[in-house]
Amino acid sequence: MVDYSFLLEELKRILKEKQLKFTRQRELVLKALFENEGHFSPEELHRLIQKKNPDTRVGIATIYRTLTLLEEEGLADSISFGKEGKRYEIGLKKHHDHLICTHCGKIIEFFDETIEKRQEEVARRFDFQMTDHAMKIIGICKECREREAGNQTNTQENH
Amino acid sequence: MVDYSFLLEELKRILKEKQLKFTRQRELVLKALFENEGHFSPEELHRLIQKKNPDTRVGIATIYRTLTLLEEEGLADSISFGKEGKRYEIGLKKHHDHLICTHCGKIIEFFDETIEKRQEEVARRFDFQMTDHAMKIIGICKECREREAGNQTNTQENH
DNA sequence: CTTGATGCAAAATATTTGCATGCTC
DNA sequence: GAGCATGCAAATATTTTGCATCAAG
Repeated sequence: MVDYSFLLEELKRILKEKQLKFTRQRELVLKALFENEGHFSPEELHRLIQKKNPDTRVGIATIYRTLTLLEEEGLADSISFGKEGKRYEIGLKKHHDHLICTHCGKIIEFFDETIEKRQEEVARRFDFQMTDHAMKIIGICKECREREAGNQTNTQENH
Repeated sequence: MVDYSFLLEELKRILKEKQLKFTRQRELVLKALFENEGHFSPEELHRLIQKKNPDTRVGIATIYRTLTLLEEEGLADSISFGKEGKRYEIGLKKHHDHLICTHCGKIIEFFDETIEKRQEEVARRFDFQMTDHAMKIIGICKECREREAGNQTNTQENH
């Protein structure tokens, strides 16, 4: 796992390179993504940051602007699923894909070498210059299946 | 490729099963998805349908409601990418994944047996009951790279 | 006829933008 | 000090909902 000081230096380097400014707000967004395990909506991140830093004013617009910036620079990644809008996580983690449970919303991360290799091959097959890729497996996690088997009533849904 | 009459029968069967009604609007949305190759936003589908059927009034709300229904029943699939919201295509096609060009927005479909197999394995590994899965390869297509190599000026973007 | 479906407009959300002011550099 | 970044509020964009009315079964 990448450590925070490295991420922070990366951010500073990128900002300098693009002649942008290093601000407390940009740092706070990066830190929030780093410190909180999970995948957050802009709203949720906003709340997290406000709660942890009642001293600093941070507008929701800045959250959006910063997340866009971080994603462009690879310091944040986003996924979206179903009704949910985009959710962000810290970038520069080892690449991985996601299992998403439709019952409890849990997101599990995984990595599979074979899939990675085949993706590169597919891109080559279409003469496509791959810059990124993402895979989602949608379904029902172990815990939800067990819980729902417990409740005799058939709460199974079909989507 | 599945033919339209089959899809229509499927829709009727599903509606009957759920005691819902077969309406002209629902048929029009299914037909629009079937007849138009591509991946459309609700707005775009609305426009397509209105243009082709000036006689029938179709509200945007019905488009949303119908797309949600069709997706739940597997008669439509959706993908989303970047700023774009959800885009829909007809369902019940042979399963496939997508290559998405960030320069021209083109979406290429592909299928890779090895990837499919590995996905099942990953789900098994996590004791996860997979109901669906999706893969996106993001990048720059051949045509865009060629076109942009032609324009001497470096129009390459980095996101 | 009964009940679900629709269009419309209003409401709820989500996201972006303009602008005066504040902070980095 | 110059210029980008920010907060705020207004503007957009997107999606959902309430309700009177319509139409399928």
